[in-house]
Amino acid sequence: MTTSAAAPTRRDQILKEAARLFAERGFHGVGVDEIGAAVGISGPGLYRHFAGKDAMLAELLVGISGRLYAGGRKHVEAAAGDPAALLDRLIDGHIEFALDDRDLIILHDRELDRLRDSDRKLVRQLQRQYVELWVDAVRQLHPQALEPQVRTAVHAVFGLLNSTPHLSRRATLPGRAAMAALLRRLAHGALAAVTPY
Amino acid sequence: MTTSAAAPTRRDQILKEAARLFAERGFHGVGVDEIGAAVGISGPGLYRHFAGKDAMLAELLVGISGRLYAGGRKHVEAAAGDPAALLDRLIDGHIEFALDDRDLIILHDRELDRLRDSDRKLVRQLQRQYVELWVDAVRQLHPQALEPQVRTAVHAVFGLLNSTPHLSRRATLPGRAAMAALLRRLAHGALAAVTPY
DNA sequence: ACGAGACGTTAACGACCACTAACAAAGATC
DNA sequence: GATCTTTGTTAGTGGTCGTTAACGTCTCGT
Repeated sequence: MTTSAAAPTRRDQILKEAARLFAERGFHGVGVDEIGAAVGISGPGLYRHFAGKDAMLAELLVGISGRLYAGGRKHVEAAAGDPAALLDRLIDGHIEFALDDRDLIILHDRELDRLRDSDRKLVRQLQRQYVELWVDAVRQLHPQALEPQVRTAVHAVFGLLNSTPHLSRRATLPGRAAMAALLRRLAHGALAAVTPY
Repeated sequence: MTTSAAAPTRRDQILKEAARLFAERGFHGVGVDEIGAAVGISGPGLYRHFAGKDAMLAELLVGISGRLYAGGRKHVEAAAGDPAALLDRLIDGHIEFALDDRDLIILHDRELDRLRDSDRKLVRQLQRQYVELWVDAVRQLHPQALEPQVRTAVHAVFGLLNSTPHLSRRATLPGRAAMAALLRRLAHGALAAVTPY
């Protein structure tokens, strides 16, 4: 056994399966009995671990938003004022998330409105702060670009990087390394075009 | 029974409002009573115009997929063998769809799995054919690029162009013309980077 | 040993919801 | 002017689903 994350606790199992099912069939399209069956217990047994179905979704979305933002802040520190290096790191970090946590990437922008007001506000705030990290980095590299355009471009690049879940599983896809390299090139190519020339 | 074209018929009203509501709160998150109320009639009154809730979603998704593919084919003819011109047209056409039919763009990749098998197969086929138009165009411009990479890149550009629905409505956004111009630049920038150099 | 708490189970309740039944009014058709 | 079609209404039905209640069992700490 290596570092952290000893045995996956039952809570973690539930969260993982819930994420998969929510991403597959939508929050309203999945019943608690299904989630329970996916971890080998029966529907109401879930309530020993979560206050309700909403609580599972909330924990998933707050979790992914928080980790994304935390990762972004780490990159800001590590890049230490070099905007080009910072952008490289942000892109690579986001690609890692997109390739590793496909289910959460889907839920992240699809089921946000199913949250209680307070949770939704928190997730939105984390998202906004994460976007702000990107916008600042891009604006340093493109000082003459207008702020609304930069913001739009950043959202567009998120759409680009988050596109991997939409790929059909049957098709022959590039391997993980090739996929990461391709997405990196595409993202850089797109962002290089925020300013007309 | 023929095609209806002139004045917005009640069917069209229903489809438009259903699209808006489905995009806002998800297929399972909207009740038939809500859809009815949005067009001024009450829930069960909808069944004079559609066989059921599923039928509305099916018609929306088949419709958008068909129009996208038909538009793509039109561009192939109009470009007449010039791959650069073809790609320009495909990008511009897709941007028009993304800006005009935000709701349908959302539904298009979000609620596909709620369809009956036969409808889902049809939509998937139309989507696949549309993608193929793009892949062919890009491969002509980048003959040395591997096919899986091109396919992935095309999907990624779709994600980029379809990102406009995710923009918060409160923020100051570029106007429609500026938005279209920006998306066009970003898409071209990304696709120019499918080949390493 | 022996409670105590953690972790499950099945049964039932209450709300919601897509859909159907039965009925009514306005216009077109003959 | 009688009737059929179109388009709507309200009331009800069957099923699904999230959640709670009541009840077992297994594992420990003391």
